[in-house]
Amino acid sequence: MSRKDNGQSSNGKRARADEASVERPSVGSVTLSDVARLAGVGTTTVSRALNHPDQVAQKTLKKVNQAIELTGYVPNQIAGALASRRSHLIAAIIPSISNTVYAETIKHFSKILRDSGYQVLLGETDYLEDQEETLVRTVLSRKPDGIFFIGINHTAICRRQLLVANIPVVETWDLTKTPLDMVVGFSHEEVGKAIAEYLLEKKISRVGSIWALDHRAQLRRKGFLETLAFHGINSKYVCDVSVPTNFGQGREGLTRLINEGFNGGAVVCSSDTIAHGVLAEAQTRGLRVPEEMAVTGFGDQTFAPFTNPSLTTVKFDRELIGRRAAEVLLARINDEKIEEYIIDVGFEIIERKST
Amino acid sequence: MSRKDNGQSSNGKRARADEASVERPSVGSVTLSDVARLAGVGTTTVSRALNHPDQVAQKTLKKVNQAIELTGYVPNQIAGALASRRSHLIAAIIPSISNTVYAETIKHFSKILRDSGYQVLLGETDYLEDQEETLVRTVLSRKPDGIFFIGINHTAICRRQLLVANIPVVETWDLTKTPLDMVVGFSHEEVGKAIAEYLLEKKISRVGSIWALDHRAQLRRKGFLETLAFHGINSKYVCDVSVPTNFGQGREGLTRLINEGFNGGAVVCSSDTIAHGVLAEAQTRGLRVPEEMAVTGFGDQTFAPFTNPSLTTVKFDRELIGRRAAEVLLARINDEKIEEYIIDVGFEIIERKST
DNA sequence: TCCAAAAATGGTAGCGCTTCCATAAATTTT
DNA sequence: AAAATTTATGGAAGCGCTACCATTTTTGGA
Repeated sequence: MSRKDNGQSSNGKRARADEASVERPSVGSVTLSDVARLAGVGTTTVSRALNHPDQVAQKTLKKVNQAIELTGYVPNQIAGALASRRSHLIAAIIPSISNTVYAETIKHFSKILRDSGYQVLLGETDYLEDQEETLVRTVLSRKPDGIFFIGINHTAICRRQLLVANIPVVETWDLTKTPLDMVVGFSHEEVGKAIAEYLLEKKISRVGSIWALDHRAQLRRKGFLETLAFHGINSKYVCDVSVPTNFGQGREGLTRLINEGFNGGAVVCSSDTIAHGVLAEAQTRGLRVPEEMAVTGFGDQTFAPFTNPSLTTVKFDRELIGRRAAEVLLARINDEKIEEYIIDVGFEIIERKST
Repeated sequence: MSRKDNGQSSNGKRARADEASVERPSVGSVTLSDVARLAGVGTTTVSRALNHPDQVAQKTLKKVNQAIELTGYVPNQIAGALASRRSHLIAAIIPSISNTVYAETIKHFSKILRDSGYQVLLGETDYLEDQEETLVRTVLSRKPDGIFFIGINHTAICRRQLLVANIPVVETWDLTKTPLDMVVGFSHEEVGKAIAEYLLEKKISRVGSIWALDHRAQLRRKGFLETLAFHGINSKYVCDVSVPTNFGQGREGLTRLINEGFNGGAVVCSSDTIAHGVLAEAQTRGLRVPEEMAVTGFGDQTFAPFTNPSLTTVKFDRELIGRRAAEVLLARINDEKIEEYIIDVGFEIIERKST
């Protein structure tokens, strides 16, 4: 049961290893030089057979592979990373893993990297800025070859740590003129603006809105309210809710708006989850959607087409963000030319029955 | 822009480093011995100051910490791991990151481990067994100090790899008499049985069911159908759907059952997501729930109380599974005594309006 | 005050791999 | 057939840290 049972046993280098054939590999940790001895080649050759097989003669390659097979050798990437100064690890800093929308981006981000021999080390900030600082420090001590962020807001210390680390960085889900390195996302202010314009087109001017206390949601809020104001509408029914957002906050949010005097028109929500709750609360209160009250969400989550009525929302390609982020990161790691350091993936309003 | 700009610059060991004070640390990679020289102590002492501060004199500790501060030293965990044979890395193998239910377990699992200085390396199998094999091999080459699985089904090769690796393993979300090492979960057959008994108690005997093609769902299916059979009910309306499950499959599933002649009673679903779809499809078809058709789900996801009507489902504590798994893993890593190698966290049926 | 025990510190040898360089083998060229 | 290339290989020096052990310093009792 002790984890040290046989940790050392393999290093009693066998006396006459050149008599390969029948030896039982000592369990625990076969090393590269065990394989080399068995194959009757140098360690360098085994290393090459593993990492640059094209530089090794066919015959030798076969011998080495046999030895690997026979011993059940598993390379020690830690040693490899130390020697080569390449960890083949990418750090991803995200607000929360249990929020599907982030998970979808990460899923595709990881997939592409995995196919290129990289693994992703996940760190959650739980939406806290100072948590991010600690996290980044921890993660940097693993010497990742690159780092991925959801969001573009980092403390000064955090930015400095990243600068010193001198590794490729990709920020996502938002846009900025001054990325740490590269950024893949879309403009949240534009989203807010687009929603406002969409409602204006529909001649809806009594508007309430519910926003998560989250950088990006607040940017959308800003774009939204400013656009309304620009068109002479001063929406006073605005309500903020904490992150992570949930269904209940939608119900509560609508209740608060109504208590403040809001009485129909449109409710704009900073997430589909909130909108879902608003829809439910509306139904409970006998408010007909969209006739008496239109509702919009954000994110086009899988349930959005299936709410009752189906939800008008803002769609953006989470998979694409993940993919593009992985691609540019890989390009930078491999010292390839990058076309664009700022990549806008855009968004669109999906009109359904709730408006 | 090149990542090699200054990778090496720090190693020109400064000639007279004992004149500490004003030197600007060379950017790129300050090493432990840089810190040691600046602090005027040996490398061993710096290492100890970092890892066992209680074994270092207060005065020395202060000098070292100042030097660390001054240089902006970030320990290289890769080197540390190689030397100490402790990676402080835990691998977690899960079917899919974008499935919230798994994410919740991982979230709490990670949290506890992070608090103990471990980081979690995530691997997704996409529900494929052979994918798991590759993944496990890859992940083992990072020399994790422990490994976490969702599920208890592993190929023979996979089991052998784990055995050879000789590290603590915790399997979760299911139960078995013969865990690889430790297991934290509940019996899915019992869940199936419990649902069947619940329906029988309600005198419902016309039953259809929709099951995901997933080990655990199939176990529930087995328990469910066997229990019904035991009570003389032979349910022929059974339908399997692919993983990952989604809303649409619920709609489709109910449609299929109805096309096969199913005409009300109860529909048992292997996930809340499917049940949600069934609910929607029932509404579309004008089937009243629960009067004409009862519906049950599994998982008690956040939306379950808010469907229309609210969903009767099976609840189990995903957070608890994550927490307990982390605890037993840590205990094993630290060579502590483990009370139980098989931990049953149980489940319960949550009755709502859909039945 | 002196000596034994305890506490603090440092030198050094790896951890298992990759990389540099040199050498050896195979191939081509003249 | 010898010289000039090209292709394969291996030795050895680290990568940056920790752990072992030995040594030095401090503490406390007789």
